[in-house]
Amino acid sequence: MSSSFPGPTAKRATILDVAAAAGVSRQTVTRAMNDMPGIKQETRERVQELARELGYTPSRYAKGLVQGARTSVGLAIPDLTNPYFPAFASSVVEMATLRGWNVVVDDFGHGSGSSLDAVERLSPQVDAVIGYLGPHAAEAQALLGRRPVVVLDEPSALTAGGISFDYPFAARLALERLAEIGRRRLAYLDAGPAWQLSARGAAVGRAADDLGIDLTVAHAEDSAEGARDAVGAMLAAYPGVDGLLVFNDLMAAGALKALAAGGRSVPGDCAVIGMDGIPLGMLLTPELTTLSLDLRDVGRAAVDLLDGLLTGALPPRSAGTHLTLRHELVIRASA
Amino acid sequence: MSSSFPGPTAKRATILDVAAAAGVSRQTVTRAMNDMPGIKQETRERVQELARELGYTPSRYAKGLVQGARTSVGLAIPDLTNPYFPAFASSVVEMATLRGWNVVVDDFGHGSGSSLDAVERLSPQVDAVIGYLGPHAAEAQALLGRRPVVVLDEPSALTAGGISFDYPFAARLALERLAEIGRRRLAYLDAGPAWQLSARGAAVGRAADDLGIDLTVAHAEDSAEGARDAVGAMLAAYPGVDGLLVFNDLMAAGALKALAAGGRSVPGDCAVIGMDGIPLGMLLTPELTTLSLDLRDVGRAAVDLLDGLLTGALPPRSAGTHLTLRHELVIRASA
DNA sequence: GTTTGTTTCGTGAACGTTCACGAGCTTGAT
DNA sequence: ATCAAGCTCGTGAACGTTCACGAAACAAAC
Repeated sequence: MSSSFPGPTAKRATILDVAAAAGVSRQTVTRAMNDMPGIKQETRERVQELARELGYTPSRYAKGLVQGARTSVGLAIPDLTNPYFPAFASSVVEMATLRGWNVVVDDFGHGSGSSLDAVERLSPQVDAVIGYLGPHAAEAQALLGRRPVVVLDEPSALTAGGISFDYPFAARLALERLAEIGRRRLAYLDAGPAWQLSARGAAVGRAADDLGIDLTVAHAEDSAEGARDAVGAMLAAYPGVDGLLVFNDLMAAGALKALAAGGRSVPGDCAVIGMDGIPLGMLLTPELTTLSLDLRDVGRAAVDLLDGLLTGALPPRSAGTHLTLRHELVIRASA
Repeated sequence: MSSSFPGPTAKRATILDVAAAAGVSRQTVTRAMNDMPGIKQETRERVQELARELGYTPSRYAKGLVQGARTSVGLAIPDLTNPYFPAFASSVVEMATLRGWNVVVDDFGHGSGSSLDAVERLSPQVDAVIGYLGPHAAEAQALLGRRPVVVLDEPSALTAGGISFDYPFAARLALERLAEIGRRRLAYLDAGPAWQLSARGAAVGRAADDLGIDLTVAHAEDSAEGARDAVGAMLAAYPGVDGLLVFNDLMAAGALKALAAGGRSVPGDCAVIGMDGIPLGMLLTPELTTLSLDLRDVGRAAVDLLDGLLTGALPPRSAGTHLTLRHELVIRASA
């Protein structure tokens, strides 16, 4: 009944310790522990009991070494604070678990550097990486050598597998909706620095041109607070805005706050459309109209793609290593 | 420049392949790859280049086997959909990374069974577990044998390390606040089935008794939707309620929706206090008053505790294996 | 009582890496 | 020339497990 964790001094019990204690051989212990056939029931139980008593845990390293690698994939996530990413992570974990894979999550949000740092941390322990790597996709692939990488939302990453989103399509969907409900003075709030438009921003700009719509573009830090401040400033500079499209749902939440603070009713004075389709949108006031993505689809797509790359069914740089998903417009109260 | 991922057929390149290609020995390759001293700069570069070309990646299993285990801890999370948990996970990951540990996340939310299943999946690949294991804490510890477990929010789990929260204190804080702003007809919304009060619920009940406050208790499924429906029903059965304390922030968000739908103003007609202190609260309308927990503290506490258990500095079942954290009342608009 | 088959168990080898130690070579000083 | 000291590099051993195979032991059938 004594119980004490094996300190750093006390070496872990090995399979030989158990074998000796039970008066049997290694192989018999292996058979007992892994429920393999060819062993008497009584022996099996005796060995298992003894193993429990000695606190024996098979070394995953030794096991992995001899059995050939269980594939384990790294998941690099920018920011677990934005509900979108945990939802995505959850989906990937689910799909990977179905395949018997093992997922190691690393988020590089809290000031702990860039996506490259995450990949660097992940590198020694995984056979592949899935992640929102942003502009560092190519370097990440270089760092991982021949191990496959699936990059989300970065179509330029040609060396790896990629999943991107049809932003022109999504932008059109949103702008048409705003036009349809009679909005003429539209604005788009992008994430990131003012001197550089995101892929989404560029698509929105082009869609506006195509549709002959006049569009004001503002920039904010990628967070609810950033969006709130930016929209506050925008309302001062461009008071007539009556339709607002926002980079993502979290920022849209911040935008709603700023609009309320500025005395604008939503959607009366200004309609708002977000992007992501996270459950948060339904909790806001008013409920958020958004360009939604089925995250289970995204996770499934990423894992499928990686599977193809890992098994070799999908040669790198071939057609099929890159696929594009489409958003769907979910209309709720805000637009 | 040819690049192709090593299929399942093509065996991985080993250290011997690199050594042969470079015309050196294993050890020299090891020295080159790990930036160890005692090797000529020129050799180092030549070997590294060759390794890159052959797509050589050191086997983490072989490395782990000989170097002794890098500790890796499993994190068992009930539901990544509730923003509280990713935030907690993020905090644990951060603290663990600081120690050079490695974190494997498993969530058992999406119908994939109980916390025990998660522990079972985690068991072969981790040296310890941190998690919200609920009632299965004891079984989990049994399953993990001598490997330490840190259980969150389950004070009865005496076999393992534990972190719990001072609910009597928190309940008092909330009820006093509601009384202070003149609320007399209070209700508490618990999570879980009607026939069983949660630990939080029990503490709230006792605090109400102590303070001589009359309190109605309702039950809902642990989700925003569950809370919305339950509060809707409550408003019909108990229309006079003017102060509401809710199991957690996500459910509080649902409660706000139901109150709005029921034509109640918040906090005018009914004040609301949540519990968790997640950022979501600030995005709601009105902003949510809540019993907040500094998640970085919780993560740090869990990792510290585990560290003590792993190193043996903290004997199991001793004082100090169980510690209690306190909530803080963050007053915003809703109460 | 021999043969045949089945169940139960044990032994050498291998997985891929690092560690401890020692060997060869170069350099510089005596 | 000799020795010592410092680089550079290589070899046997070990890490803990499973796999492939063979050896006992036992039961069943003739």
